[in-house]
Amino acid sequence: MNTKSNSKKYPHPAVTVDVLIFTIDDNQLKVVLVKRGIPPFKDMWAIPGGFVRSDESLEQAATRELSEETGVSRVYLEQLYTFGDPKRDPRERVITVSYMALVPINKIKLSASTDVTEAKLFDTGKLPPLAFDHKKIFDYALKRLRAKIEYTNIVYSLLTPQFRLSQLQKVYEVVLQKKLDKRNFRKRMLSLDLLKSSGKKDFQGAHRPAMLYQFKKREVVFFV
Amino acid sequence: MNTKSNSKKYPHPAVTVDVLIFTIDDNQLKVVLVKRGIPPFKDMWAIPGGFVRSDESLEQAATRELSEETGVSRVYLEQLYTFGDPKRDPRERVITVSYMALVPINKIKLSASTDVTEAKLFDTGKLPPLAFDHKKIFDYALKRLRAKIEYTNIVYSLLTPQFRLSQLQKVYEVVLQKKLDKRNFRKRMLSLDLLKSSGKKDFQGAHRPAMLYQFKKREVVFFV
DNA sequence: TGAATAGTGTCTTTCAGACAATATGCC
DNA sequence: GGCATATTGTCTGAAAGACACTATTCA
Repeated sequence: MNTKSNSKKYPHPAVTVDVLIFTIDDNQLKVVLVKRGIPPFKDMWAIPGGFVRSDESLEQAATRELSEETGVSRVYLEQLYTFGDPKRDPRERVITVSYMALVPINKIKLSASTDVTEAKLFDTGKLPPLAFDHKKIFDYALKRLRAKIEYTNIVYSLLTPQFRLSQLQKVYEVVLQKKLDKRNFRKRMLSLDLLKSSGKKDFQGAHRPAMLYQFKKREVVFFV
Repeated sequence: MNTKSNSKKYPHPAVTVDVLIFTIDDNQLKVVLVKRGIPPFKDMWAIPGGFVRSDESLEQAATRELSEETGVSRVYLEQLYTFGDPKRDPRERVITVSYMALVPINKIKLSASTDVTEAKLFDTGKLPPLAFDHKKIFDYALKRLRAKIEYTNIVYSLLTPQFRLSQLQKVYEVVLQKKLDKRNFRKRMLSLDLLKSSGKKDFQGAHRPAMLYQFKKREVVFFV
């Protein structure tokens, strides 16, 4: 901050937050994208986001965008990385702080906002071409998500409060894109001491009912 | 980015980069701080940084600040986190993107720049009070550094190209603030297959000379 | 030969991963 | 009884951690 007195010498860039909203739907990892209603990249899909207002923090801005886009609050939200290449937006210099949110599908109510014609969930394996450098941002987010479910309990924010262990396993499989061994998975999950049995069972379908579990804490906990 | 057409409705904040420059000196983990020559927080110590210019990327800005402050280039540099609370700078809204650089002590040439009266290395265990929210930024950086040396080879950027295993161990001990077992440390480091013997020995002091090692790659590699 | 650091091996414990049979409910 | 999913344990190999003695150089 050695040059702060020279503020006026340097033009101020626009600052936005972009929020990658992940959810599990139909046994797939999906992400919310919005269709741009205006140029540039009109009619292309993009990561939802918007300007940071002068009286709000970056996290508040991300929370607001998340809520505007999906009606959801009180979910897992994490700052990822800040992208600021001078030419990433053709109109003017725009620096964007990216966030990732994890949301249970049953809470999402997609709503198109002013400059957007449509908001939709996309399978992360089948994304359309994205506007700006949003593919790069998406790739970064997915990498972070995959890394982080390995050593934290953040999946609590992708599930309903109570769930079967097989559902939990499915979330891991869908995010990591690989099959896991049922016995090893359950052994490990239970040994972490982050889950507790709800006492209730899930009678559903013509088969043995499953115990419903829940996370002891619905906040970020690092494994060991 | 659903509201980008409304640019003018939102005032643009100033954007700076702050760079935490870590080095190992005198068997301690140290960080470069600069003494502020102007208000606010005049005469207090701060993390070096400055405005992002309109034609440079964030990383270029960080690289430039690093070079201006220490004369160093081509070292490990990583973006950390972006701090943007509305009131973090009392003058105007300033959003800062923090970076961490790891520099071998023998490359550092501290030079005070325009708005700074002095630049100095501080033991990370004995920091003075810091300006702005810089203590928070420092804490974040130190946490990241400690985490990251556990699973990457980034210490290559804190050492001279060739080093004794005991020096390498000392770096880990100083960063992690704990003693390590010599046999286990060497066993693990060598088993990672990231080091190679230089063939040369370090004759120094009245004792058995040590083999000098070097990293096979002087770029980031994740363990396993 | 004494001081100082370099260099080395074994045992135990823990954790990850491979692997298949029985249990329970519904129809 | 048949179907579908839930639930459970053992063995093996790899890695981490505890732990102490010998080797080499210089003064």
